[in-house]
Amino acid sequence: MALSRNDLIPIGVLSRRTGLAVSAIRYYEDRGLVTSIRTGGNQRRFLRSDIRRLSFVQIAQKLGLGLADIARELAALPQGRTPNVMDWQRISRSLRKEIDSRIQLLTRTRNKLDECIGCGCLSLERCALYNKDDRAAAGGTGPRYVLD
Amino acid sequence: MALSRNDLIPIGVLSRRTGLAVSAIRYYEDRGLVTSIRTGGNQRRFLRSDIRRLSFVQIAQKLGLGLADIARELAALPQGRTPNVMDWQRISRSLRKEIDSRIQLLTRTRNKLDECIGCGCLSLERCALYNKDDRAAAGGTGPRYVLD
DNA sequence: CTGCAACCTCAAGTAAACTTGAGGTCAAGC
DNA sequence: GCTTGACCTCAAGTTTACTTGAGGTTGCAG
Repeated sequence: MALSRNDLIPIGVLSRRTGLAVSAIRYYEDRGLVTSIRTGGNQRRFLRSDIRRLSFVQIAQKLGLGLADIARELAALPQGRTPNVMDWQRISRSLRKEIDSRIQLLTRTRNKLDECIGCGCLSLERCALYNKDDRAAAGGTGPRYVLD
Repeated sequence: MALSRNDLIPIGVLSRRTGLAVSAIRYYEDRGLVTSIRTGGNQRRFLRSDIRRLSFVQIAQKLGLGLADIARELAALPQGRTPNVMDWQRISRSLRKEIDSRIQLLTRTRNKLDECIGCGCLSLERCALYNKDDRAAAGGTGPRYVLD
């Protein structure tokens, strides 16, 4: 069955449904994150499913991904056609992996920080004194211990 | 006891110890994140404890805080004087709260996402159909459910 | 006391992610 | 059939967080 007229929405509607500014959506189109077709009068018409697509963009952004990374993720979705359930499941799982690894990183950071709260040392400089003969002195004493 | 000469380090040393570029440190000073005193020849001299201070900056940045937020956090530390253990404990705990809340947010996002992977729906549009008569339809269908 | 790495300032450039403004067109309801 | 809100393009501006470059000074090792 062909697309029904209802599946095509103007940019203002997409904006309201996603909470994104119209200018942001146009910018995303420039960056290749969404595609639109044009009416006779040169106005953009988006697929209803682009609401979901832009929702994904927003979530991924909250995770700290740049627009280029997000575009790469979105490449797994069909271009200009409504993605099906399987498409979304695949990409959602990939996002979940991102989230999981971020939680792990934060948890590690928190543990490190906990260890150091006890001695009031953030850079582990002091701790390095206790763990004598460590690699810390050799490598410097930045936050590289706490950070990844 | 007064400061010994050894407690004052030039910017290059601070750079090596923190992994930050010299230019970045100067920029941070402009933004009020660190303070320095000057030699007769107008060169910056930092406290050794500024290594720790800048380590904190880097960790907080990884958490997504902007420099302005970080400056606010750092306001709890004494200006231009070596902070003591208690100072660092207080501020580390505040950072820990940040981390905890970020982990919670991510966990919530993950759970929401899991719920939706099942139906391939990211914006919860489809789920909204199942939960008939919901507030979802009223509020629109952006990712606001998943995002904070 | 000299050489040169390390330091200084200040202006301008960069990248990401948008927004704003000017100047103009489209389309849907009355 | 006209008005008006929604839409269009393109250039320039904004913010954050720095880096780069030019042109000059300092300070320590030998």
